[in-house]
Amino acid sequence: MLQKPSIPKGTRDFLPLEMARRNYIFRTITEVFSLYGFLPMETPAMENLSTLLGKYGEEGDRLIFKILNSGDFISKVPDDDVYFSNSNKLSSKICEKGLRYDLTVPFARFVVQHQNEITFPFRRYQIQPVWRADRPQKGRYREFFQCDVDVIGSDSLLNEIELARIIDDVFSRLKFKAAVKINNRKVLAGMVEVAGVPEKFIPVITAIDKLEKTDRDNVVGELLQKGLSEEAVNKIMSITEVSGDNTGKLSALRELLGKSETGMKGIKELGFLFKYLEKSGLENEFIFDPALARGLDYYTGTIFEVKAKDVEIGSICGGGRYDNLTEVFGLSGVSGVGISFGADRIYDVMLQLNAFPGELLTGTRIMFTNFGEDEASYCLDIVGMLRKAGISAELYPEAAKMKKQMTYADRKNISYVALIGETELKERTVTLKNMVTGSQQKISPEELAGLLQEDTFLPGR
RNA sequence: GUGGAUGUAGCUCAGGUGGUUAGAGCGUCAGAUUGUGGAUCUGAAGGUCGCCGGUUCAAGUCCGGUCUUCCACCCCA
Repeated sequence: MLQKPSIPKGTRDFLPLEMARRNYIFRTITEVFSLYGFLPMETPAMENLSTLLGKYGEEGDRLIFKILNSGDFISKVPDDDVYFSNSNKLSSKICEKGLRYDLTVPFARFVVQHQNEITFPFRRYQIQPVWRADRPQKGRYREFFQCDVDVIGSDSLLNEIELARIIDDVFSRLKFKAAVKINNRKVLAGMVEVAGVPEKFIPVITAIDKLEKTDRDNVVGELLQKGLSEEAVNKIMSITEVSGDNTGKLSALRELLGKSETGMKGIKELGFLFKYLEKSGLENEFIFDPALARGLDYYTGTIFEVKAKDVEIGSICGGGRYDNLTEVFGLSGVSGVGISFGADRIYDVMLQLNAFPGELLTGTRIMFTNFGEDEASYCLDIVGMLRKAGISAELYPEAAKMKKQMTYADRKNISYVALIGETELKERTVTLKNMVTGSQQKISPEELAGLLQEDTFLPGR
């Protein structure tokens, strides 16, 4: 016996019901994106490693799936022990491609490469899978879909407002509550500046980002351990712990960050953003959280993070502004903002909240039973007629027992079954059975299309 | 990448201290009902106990390794 087949860890197969639900999410998100004037685009699953490496921080580089060169790649490796004792050195010699880690960096590459073919400010959306060599956990996969929307080539904060509204629209349509946290990297930069440790930016923000998960003492401990003075730590903690409503927090920070030009700029930006958001009539919570940091290295301004209100699963959407991402690819002075919806986590949330509409999996509207060759050929004509009228119809492919055919229709959640046997064939009629009520009636084939179109009822499960 | 738990039929799980032929519920299939599904009854099929090795007269059970899934850290959608 062969070994049981399997798929790589952290990857998944999707059954028809799951696909129906996933497509519902993609459809909803796409509808909102196009409503805001964004256009679709795609990039390849694999990129050159030179495009990917060094953009996501040290940890990110480790999580990139590398693709082995084809052919006799080993003969090109110098016969030197350093290559065979160090995986990183070896992989640099035998891999030149990798699977994309997110959609933002490939997008930056795309913008630089096609700068003369696109119109700025460029608004695009991109829905594709990404891969991370992470250890799988709940809500954490090695292959998952991101739904990105970005505006590049404009530093107006109106773009941030548009993105915030997109977030609000998407979760309103998907019918569950989200909590959106907003901060600004400039506020964080100002924070380490007034604490006198501007060179410790990355270690400080990764530490305070954990405030939500662990208790305050751990974060303080981590900061001290990273070499900050007690005074600097106190300063940082006082900034992250300002309380009140959004405007209250902002005015408190105006005091605390007064000495930092960058910090004040961040506060000004946030002030503008919240002023507009408050009059936007949003349905979800938008909260200024000075402790929100986000790991990715390339953010420079506003940062967003969205969590589901009633499910523990990590962030379901995130993003921010990046000023220099295209620079490494040779195009400077172009600022962009974007957010990314995590379709797989949104799926998990909706499954837990039972937020999917019931009627998603209704493929076939009517199935014709098969009583034999003559009946089947008559059915096929009617099936063709219905399909022309836009009604999805199928004929059971074998003259199996009634029970078997009915069970099939029942399982597939088909609304109607047409029975055409010897008598119906002779009379040129069809016996139409409603699979929900169980009632049946005899009608002419010509009446069928009209009757099915009129009846909007769909069985739900 | 570090630490911990887990793995028995398609699914959910039983199987004290090793001892003949590994069980249940659900599901599947068949029949009761030769042109009628979702209810009920009857019956059947389905397992190299994750994989490899070791200890033992004897391993689902003990030991080691490996893989999977899950949890924590790290990081993140």
